[in-house]
Amino acid sequence: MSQKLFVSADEVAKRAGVSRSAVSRAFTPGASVSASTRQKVVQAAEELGYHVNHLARGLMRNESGIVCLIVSDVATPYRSALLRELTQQLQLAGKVAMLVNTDRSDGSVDRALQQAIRYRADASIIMSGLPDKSIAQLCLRSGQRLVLINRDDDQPGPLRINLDDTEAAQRVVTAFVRAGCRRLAFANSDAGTPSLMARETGFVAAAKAQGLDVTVERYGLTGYESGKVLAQRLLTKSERPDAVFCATDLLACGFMDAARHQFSISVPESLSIVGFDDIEQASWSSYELTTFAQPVMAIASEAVQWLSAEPSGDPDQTSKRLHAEFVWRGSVRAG
Amino acid sequence: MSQKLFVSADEVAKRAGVSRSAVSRAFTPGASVSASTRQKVVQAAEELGYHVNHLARGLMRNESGIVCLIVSDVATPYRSALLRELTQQLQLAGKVAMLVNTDRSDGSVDRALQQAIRYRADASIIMSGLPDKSIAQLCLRSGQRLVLINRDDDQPGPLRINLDDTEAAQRVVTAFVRAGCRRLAFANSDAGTPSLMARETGFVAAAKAQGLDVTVERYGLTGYESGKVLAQRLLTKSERPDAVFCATDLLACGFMDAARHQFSISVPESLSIVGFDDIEQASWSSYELTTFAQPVMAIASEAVQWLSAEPSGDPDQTSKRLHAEFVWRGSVRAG
DNA sequence: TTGTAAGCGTTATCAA
DNA sequence: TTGATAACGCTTACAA
Repeated sequence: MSQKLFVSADEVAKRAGVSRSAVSRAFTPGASVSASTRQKVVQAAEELGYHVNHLARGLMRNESGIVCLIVSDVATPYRSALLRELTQQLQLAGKVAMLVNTDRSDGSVDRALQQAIRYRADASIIMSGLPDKSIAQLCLRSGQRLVLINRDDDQPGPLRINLDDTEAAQRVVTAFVRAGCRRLAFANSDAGTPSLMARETGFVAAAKAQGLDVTVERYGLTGYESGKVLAQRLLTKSERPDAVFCATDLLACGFMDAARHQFSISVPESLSIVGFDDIEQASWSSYELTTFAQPVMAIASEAVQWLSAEPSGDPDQTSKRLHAEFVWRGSVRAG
Repeated sequence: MSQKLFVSADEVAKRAGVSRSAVSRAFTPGASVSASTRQKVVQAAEELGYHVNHLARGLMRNESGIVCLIVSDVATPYRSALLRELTQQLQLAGKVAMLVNTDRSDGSVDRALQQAIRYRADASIIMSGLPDKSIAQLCLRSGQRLVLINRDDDQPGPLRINLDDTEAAQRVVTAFVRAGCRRLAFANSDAGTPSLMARETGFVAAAKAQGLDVTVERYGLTGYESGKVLAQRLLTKSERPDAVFCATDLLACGFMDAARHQFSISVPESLSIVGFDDIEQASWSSYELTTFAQPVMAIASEAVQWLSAEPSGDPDQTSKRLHAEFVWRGSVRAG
């Protein structure tokens, strides 16, 4: 069935009465073509419905213009918000996003990278999922650039974008203490990713500095349901906490709902809650969750800028630490 | 800086002591290669770190393996859930997803299609955004297949996947009437997309058949904030509705929150609410929203199956009508 | 089953 | 500024 489907530069050249290299140049920004030649070519292309074949162009240039986005749990509010930003900015930079879903585990990140390599993606951005250590090497070896968002890999080469999780955790302790809370808790998933752990240890340490103990509980993934389970566990303890920092907003929403509807605890009067991410739902009237905003735009632009820039061997530039703004809403008791 | 980065089939051939076509065949499913040859090739490839160049393969085969996903508002719960499913099933079918974000309007869908064509995508799936009429033609002309999800385009050629919106709307009327509600309202966005309008007109018609009038209000996009505005408008009317069908869950959540927190109306006791989509938040304890489930898995598999099948000129098969299951939760008063 | 050789649609190089 | 020509890395007749 594969008949003659696409128009090639040859045909455009013929119609415009120029050589095929002229056609190529007409579509290459900054090439030396006379205005009249370009004019003729563009018109002929228009009439014929010609579109530069990026497969062939990528083959020649050794640069496909493709950036591979590797992600698990895309449907999660924070992930999808980041994805939105990333695709948008990538497009603005003239690149195109190839999305690889790694929900089905089984070395899926590796397979994803393989895919990226097969299509000669210029770069990969890992938004989630735990990459194998050998991956950075694989990318390096194939000349691919790599961006790691919120996951720590100490290998040199990739750009690592992280947040100031520890400082954020400190601010939460301060806020809780000001609100007069004394029985602190931390609700975490047991995924154990670096940023999640940084929030936890930062919180525990800052509390300790204030002479306060923290009850830590970990369970499941970072979703709403886990938040409910964590509430179940923490709110049935003999010394019930009066303030809880949840590692993500999703956990916080689940926690808050369980506290209110299952335990009839009023938030924030008897229980202060802080989350992390500032997903859209955090601002909904049912939650009014105090949280930290993931700087998705800044994350995306750091990534895209780095990818668009000429590779420089400067190792200082391969790590960015961005600030997560504290967003005050109503889920922390007024001091 | 573009040095020799990738290993080519030539080098693998040399190392394995075979011809380069043998290498090609070793990586082509179903090609005729002896086990021993394949063995040698695979081993050499492994050692050298060879990966088939899909750019070149696509060029030859006239089939890139790329499917273009065209979407606006990716960060929205329903969209991102559909995206998750689509990417997953596409991957399972051996295809790869190219994501094009059309949030910035200005003929962005057209530009997106252009992009798809440049990369010689085998197909495009339009998840949202209003395509220009000429687009189907453009796709057809370039041999690309097209899937339209929840948007009606009466041109032949593309696969159109829709839901039984009208039937769903009828069920809502039945449910409301059974619950003893008499003052019906419909809260819609003013986007005016076909599926949204089908729900509205279906609801109004079914109500009329029961001898009931419907107050219809339209505003903004299909988001949470619009739901609040719609509540403001509908709940301040002299004859306050006692049942409202919202065109999407996001609208419903906003509506419910406004009803409860701004108007102190208890749901479902004094106001029954039904949404559409069954986004994750619909099941959260704060909402317990009765709604219709978008059959995202079925949608995705219909799309992927159709794309994987041989093109058949059968026009009957180019339209699929899927069922949206009614999900009973607590936002409709018990009869 | 295997190798040879001809293409696929570009861009880069080099004269003109 | 232009046009011929040689790559790019692959697949696929065709012949052996």
